[in-house]
Amino acid sequence: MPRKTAEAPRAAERILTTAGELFYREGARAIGVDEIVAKAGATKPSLYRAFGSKDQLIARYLQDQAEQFWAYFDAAVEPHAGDPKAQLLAFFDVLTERTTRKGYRGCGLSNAVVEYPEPSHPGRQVAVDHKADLRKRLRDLTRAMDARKPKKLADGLLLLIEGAYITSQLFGSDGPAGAAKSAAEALIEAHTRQAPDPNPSAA
Amino acid sequence: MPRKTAEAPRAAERILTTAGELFYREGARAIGVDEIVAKAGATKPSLYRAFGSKDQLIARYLQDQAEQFWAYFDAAVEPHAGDPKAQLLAFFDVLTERTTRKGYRGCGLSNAVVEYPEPSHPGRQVAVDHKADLRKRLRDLTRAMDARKPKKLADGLLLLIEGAYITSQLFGSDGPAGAAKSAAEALIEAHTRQAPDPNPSAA
DNA sequence: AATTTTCCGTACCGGTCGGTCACATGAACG
DNA sequence: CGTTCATGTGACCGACCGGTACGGAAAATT
Repeated sequence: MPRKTAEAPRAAERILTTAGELFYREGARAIGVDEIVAKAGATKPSLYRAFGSKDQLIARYLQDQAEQFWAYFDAAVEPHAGDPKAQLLAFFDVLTERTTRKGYRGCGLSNAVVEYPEPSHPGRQVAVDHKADLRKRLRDLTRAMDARKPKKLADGLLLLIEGAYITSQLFGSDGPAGAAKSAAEALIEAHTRQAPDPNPSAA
Repeated sequence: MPRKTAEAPRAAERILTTAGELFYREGARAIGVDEIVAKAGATKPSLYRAFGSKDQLIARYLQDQAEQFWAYFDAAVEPHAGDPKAQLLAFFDVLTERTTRKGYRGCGLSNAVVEYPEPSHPGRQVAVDHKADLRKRLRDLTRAMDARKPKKLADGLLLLIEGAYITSQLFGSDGPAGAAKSAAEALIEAHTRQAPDPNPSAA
């Protein structure tokens, strides 16, 4: 057995990327630490030295997921700076593109909240914080487009987004996720149209 | 061989209800068979004689979840027979009531799909079938209300429903789920208004 | 009462779970 | 050279995982 003394990628890094793929594809609860280190070409002590516990590794994976989310969110939004409605719709475009890809497994952060209902789980907290950030970001955008009820519009859009994530797992590429953008358009239209208010409830 | 129908609480029955509560609250993957039988006051052989395997027990639990769903769906819809728009909104009322309850854990069927991505899992199949039924039911209603694009409207509503389920877990009782009904109203309005079509894409 | 049929519990299986230990190895750097 | 730091080795842990062989209790049937 020749020692292959691997070069660049440190063990911790290999473990993190491997764990990330497995957690996302199969679910964090379904994957054991033994499988992670085996597929990463590493060993358990390396995992525990670098991350402390499986739960912390999950939290770290979810932080990366949140970062990736903002990366593609910002990328979608950036070309339309100053036009919040166009920004929102551009995001729904990339959302549609992602959620209708075959084998898409939804949002890793939302999935983690389903897998770990205990409020104390470190991964759950990462996910909850991220979704609060997203809600706030959507509110900023709906306020900037002078929606009549920015909070309510933002929440409606968030429902569509989360719905797209999970229905993509339920129905595959021909699911309701494909209707997310047009629904978003209708919601935005309803909240910005000058005509009579179609939804006279309180915000 | 007349019916057995003794009114005694059979072990299998106790196991099923106990497992149902645990699966729903904690997630199926988080619960072991030992915990189920212990809390049900039964033993493992009773579980395996009655249900064959843990996966089949999960499938059975999900069938019950689907039944319960249709029970409250039909109950909400029944008083407004003949008025599909009122039926839909009545369902969104009970949905809101449920999803804004403290400690609500979302839809057991959607949660199961997140926990079990493998298409072959018997529980997943129950969940996927049920959601296909729901999609069809929504389409029937949107068609009955003469929506311009019944499929697209139904899919938009389904996104809101699923979004409400999971955001209730993410945000608790003050989450976006409270905005589901008004968003549904806006979507319905957009698809049934006589004025210009706000969403000229294909169904 | 005796027997068949239905139901259920004791005890146990091999495997895997997350996690830890002491120690060896090897490259990097001064 | 020797030290430091990161990593691998391999054994080990107790708890728990899903699953089962087998035999006893309890009804229903005769």
